[in-house]
Amino acid sequence: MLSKKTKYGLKALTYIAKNEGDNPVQISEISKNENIPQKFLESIMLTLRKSGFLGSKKGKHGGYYLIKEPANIKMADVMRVLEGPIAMVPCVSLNFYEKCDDCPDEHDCSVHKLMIQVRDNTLKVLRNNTLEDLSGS
Amino acid sequence: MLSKKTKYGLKALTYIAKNEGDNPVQISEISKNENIPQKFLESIMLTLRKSGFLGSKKGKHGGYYLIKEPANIKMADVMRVLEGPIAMVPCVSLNFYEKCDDCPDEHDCSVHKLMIQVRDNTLKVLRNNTLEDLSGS
DNA sequence: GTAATTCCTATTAAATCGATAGGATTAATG
DNA sequence: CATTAATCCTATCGATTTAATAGGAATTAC
Repeated sequence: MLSKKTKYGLKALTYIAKNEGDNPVQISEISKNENIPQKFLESIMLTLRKSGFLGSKKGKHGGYYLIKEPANIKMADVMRVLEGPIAMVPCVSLNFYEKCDDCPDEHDCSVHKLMIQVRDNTLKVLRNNTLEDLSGS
Repeated sequence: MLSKKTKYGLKALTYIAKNEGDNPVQISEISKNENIPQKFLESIMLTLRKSGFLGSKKGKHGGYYLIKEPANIKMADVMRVLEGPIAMVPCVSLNFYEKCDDCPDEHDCSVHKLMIQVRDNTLKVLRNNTLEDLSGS
């Protein structure tokens, strides 16, 4: 299940991509228009800034802006930062690999084989889609 | 993230498919060979029986056996029983649909569009794979 | 009738999630 | 320079979910 954190984060990025002008976009504006609790959104924006997707300007007339072109922001990368691993089990994760406690040999594990296929297909979608695709009409 | 419940359930089904003979397969045997806590597995087997994947025999020399051919047990169906919705958000779920609180119109939601693609690709994999595929060499 | 097994319900401990609290810091503006 | 408006940061809280355990009832083979 997708966490609210990720969902809100994706919506916020989309909102900024659509509404970015000369001034940065403020949390309060996104919060109102997308029905996201403001304080919760605050922490999400912080994460997105610290991970290099957003820049920010403090103080009056401050807010957030995109650092990269929407076409260069892959959903796979955003998801990894907000949601964590894309794979459904750590033992098939490319970026967050971990051995399973219960498997003596993962190459002999039926779940492993299945989850690699799921991961590959999910990755294909998340790599093909950029913020431009999400924010485009 | 795949729950242990689902992971253990899939492993147990695979184990039964591989090792089924004249006698039903016992929880204790699966538990030992697959490193699954026995009492936890017990409740999972119960779920799988109640949802029509397994039959059981009580008492001495009792155990569990498959009700359908492995080739006719789709991973999508098992996953829905053990893990719940396959979709990452309820608003794109085929079997567990729910409207989002925060979306006035889901056809206008960027996350919705993306998650439909993820769902479709995941479903493709989970419908193509049967228990026979998992338990085959 | 005894041992071995599934069946069933309840409970618990830990982790995660969604959200909130409260102020510190920074910048624009008159 | 004071005020206002925004981000920044850390901590915390309550609810839910997850993984696992407990304890016994019911059933069957022998």
